[in-house]
Amino acid sequence: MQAAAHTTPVQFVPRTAIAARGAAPLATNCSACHLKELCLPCGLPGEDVERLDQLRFARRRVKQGEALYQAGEKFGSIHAVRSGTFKTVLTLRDGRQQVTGFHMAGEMMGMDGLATGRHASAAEALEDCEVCVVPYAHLTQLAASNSSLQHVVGRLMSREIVREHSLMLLLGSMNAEERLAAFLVNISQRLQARGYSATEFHLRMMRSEIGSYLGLKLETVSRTFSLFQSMGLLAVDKKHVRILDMERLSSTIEARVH
Amino acid sequence: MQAAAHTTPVQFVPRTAIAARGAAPLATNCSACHLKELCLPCGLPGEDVERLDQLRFARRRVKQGEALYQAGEKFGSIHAVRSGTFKTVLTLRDGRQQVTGFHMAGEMMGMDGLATGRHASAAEALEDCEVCVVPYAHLTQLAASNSSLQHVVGRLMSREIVREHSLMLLLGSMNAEERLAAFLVNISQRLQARGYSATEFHLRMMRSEIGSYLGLKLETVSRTFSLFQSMGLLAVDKKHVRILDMERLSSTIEARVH
DNA sequence: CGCGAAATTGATATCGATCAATCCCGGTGG
DNA sequence: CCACCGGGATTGATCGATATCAATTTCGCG
Repeated sequence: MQAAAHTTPVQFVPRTAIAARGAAPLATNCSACHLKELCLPCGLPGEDVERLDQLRFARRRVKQGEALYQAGEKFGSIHAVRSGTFKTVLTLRDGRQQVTGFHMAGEMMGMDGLATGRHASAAEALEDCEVCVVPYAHLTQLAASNSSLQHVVGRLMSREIVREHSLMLLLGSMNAEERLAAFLVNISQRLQARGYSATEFHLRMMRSEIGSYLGLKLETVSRTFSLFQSMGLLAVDKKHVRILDMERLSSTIEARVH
Repeated sequence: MQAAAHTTPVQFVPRTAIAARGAAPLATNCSACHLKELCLPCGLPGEDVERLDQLRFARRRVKQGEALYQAGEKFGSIHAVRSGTFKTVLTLRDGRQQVTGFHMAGEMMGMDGLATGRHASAAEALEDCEVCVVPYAHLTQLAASNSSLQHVVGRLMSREIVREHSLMLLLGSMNAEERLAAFLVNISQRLQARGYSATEFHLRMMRSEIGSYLGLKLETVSRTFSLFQSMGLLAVDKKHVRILDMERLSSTIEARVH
């Protein structure tokens, strides 16, 4: 409503306004958000969270299968997941794809675009989602006058680097069982941090997407699920997973001394 | 000289001063540095580079085989390579290692430490090296009053994310030939950007380190070198490499449609 | 000169990829 | 309401790339 979209042609409207095309022209502030412990303001003292409210983030809905942003698209904002799950995907010119991450509520996406001014990867919704649109320029502007916010932004990017580190370790030196175990333990922990069950959940992604993420083929992912089930670690029914023996599942990751 | 080390006990002295323990108490500024086009000030207009000179970076020498920082060590500074080559290494509790990067003159290391306040990886010198020590707190302090420097820091971290992206793609979806070709082309380009020959160079790392980086065993790396040689792409003699057919070498990376 | 570390090369084993068949389930239209 | 359809998942059989094990060579260095 209070957003721009009056007369300006769409292609010149900043991302915040583009978001406003959707059903949610509502702006959001951090201090009232139920995700504030996980999301952007994580670690920020109360008064600084309130300063963050100066940026009233536009929300944007993204339906299942739709892209939040495409690879090559101009970078202007980072995005915080409010609800739903995204995958981020890198594509090689020959069409090969690599899923570089799955992102759930409270997690930030799109920091890769800052390097070149264009997004290196695409973000696609695995279910109907909603995000906060955080214009990067506004964020840095506010950060300039607030050192703790500045640190939060830095930490945010650093966390992404560390996350990718551990994925590299996984891809470079783990076998199929360790990879899937690491994946499941990671999902479990993140769901738990969001107040969901750590042992029983619904996977939002297909076998082929898990495979791409883990550097395995979908058949191998499926077989490894079956193996874990036969070992009594999991009860699996398609996308529904119940962890029966978290202890042993976790230990898989470091057991094999190879 | 103008640095702190008067009376304060070593453990309370910031990293800059610790560096000064070495043989090079010399401080350095960016505007006079021959690496300014590649390094931290890259993309910064001249007057801002001069502002960067307010931070007079301590230098630190690191001998071959020594660690610049260890995994788990407190994070305080990022490091810019002045000369020599480093590798960064992640270690799993069971001892398995993954080389996450090789770093040459003008490249920054250590941004992974910001996330938790401790370095996630270790940095080890592959030859005798020298670095600039950039205290992170000083950097952000200066960045607060200078938006273009703020952007440079952000871009720096983002570039690291993108770099890791492409390594993930390599580890997740390329075969041995493609991996080694990608590695060689990348090294070649970075050497060229530093004014060295793009087609003939001396690798600073061992086969096992290349293997760890590429997610291959050292024997596979060696065999693939031999294969490339027999294909007429390379002339290899241990660590000395001459690229004979850059065209075909580059095309290996995307040829295989698999 | 001899030692040890790195690299190369060969033989074989193994894990995950590939190809293929089948199953399962939700949605759709007759 | 049921049959059909299609996408996703599972499972089996086989193949192939890379790991593993082992022997040898090369080189730098004391």
